[in-house]
Amino acid sequence: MPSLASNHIRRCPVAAFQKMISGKYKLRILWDLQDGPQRYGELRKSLLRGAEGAPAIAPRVLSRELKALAQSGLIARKDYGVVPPKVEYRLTPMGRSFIPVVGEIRKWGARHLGGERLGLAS
Amino acid sequence: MPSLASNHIRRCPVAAFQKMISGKYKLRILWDLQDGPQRYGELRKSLLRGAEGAPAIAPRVLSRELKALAQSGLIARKDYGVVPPKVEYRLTPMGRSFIPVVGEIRKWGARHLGGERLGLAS
DNA sequence: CAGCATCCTGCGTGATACTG
DNA sequence: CAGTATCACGCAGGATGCTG
Repeated sequence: MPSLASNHIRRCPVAAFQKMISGKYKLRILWDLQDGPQRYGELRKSLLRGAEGAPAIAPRVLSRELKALAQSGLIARKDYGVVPPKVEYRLTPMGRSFIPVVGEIRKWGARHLGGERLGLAS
Repeated sequence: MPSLASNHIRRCPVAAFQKMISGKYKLRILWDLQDGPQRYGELRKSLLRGAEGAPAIAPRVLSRELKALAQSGLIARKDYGVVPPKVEYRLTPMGRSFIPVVGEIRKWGARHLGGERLGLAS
């Protein structure tokens, strides 16, 4: 059961939603994970697609986004405990149930915000 | 045609979406407007529902949210030019097309975030 | 009534360097 | 490889008072 703080926020779905997906990368991370688990470094690279010149995401930032998503119960972290380190992130059932919502968002955005090509960029 | 800055963001629907609905109240405002136009003061009061003890939204903040939504093309401002002032905010067609998406968000949130009672609180 | 002007605070984001 | 530590900064959000 995800901990979403303050009692009154649990009464307000959209507020809770906004808190949960606040941050520039959370939605993109979820979307990228729908095709299967990915490692930290893979996600890091994925998040550059769609913005060529953009500088890489700061490790600190990605780290926090992932932790937040995990604590929300949307993704799970699996540490293989080997060296060199190998860690995978995957969608939880709850996270997977959220994908269609992101899909709706993307479809709407593509239709009304000029983002053609639903294929690749997140 | 809404202006959503920087070319690369127009390529990324979810990024554009997040930018568009960033801010604590934008989604709630849109949701509240689906039943018809509302005046500034009415919105102000609406935004308190679901959080009793909460202090009122700062006028400065509400003002900015409304301006941003208007510039995104989701809502329209109608000034009646009378005194005392009367201003109404209503959904544009684009804004109305967005309501179902918010609906999906609320449904998901209600199901997975413990926010029962889809009736009133936004 | 519908805001604007001003000040203040915390946090989200980024850049860089370092580690087990 | 998968992060943590540290520093820096802009901006969202709140509080208060004033105005046409």
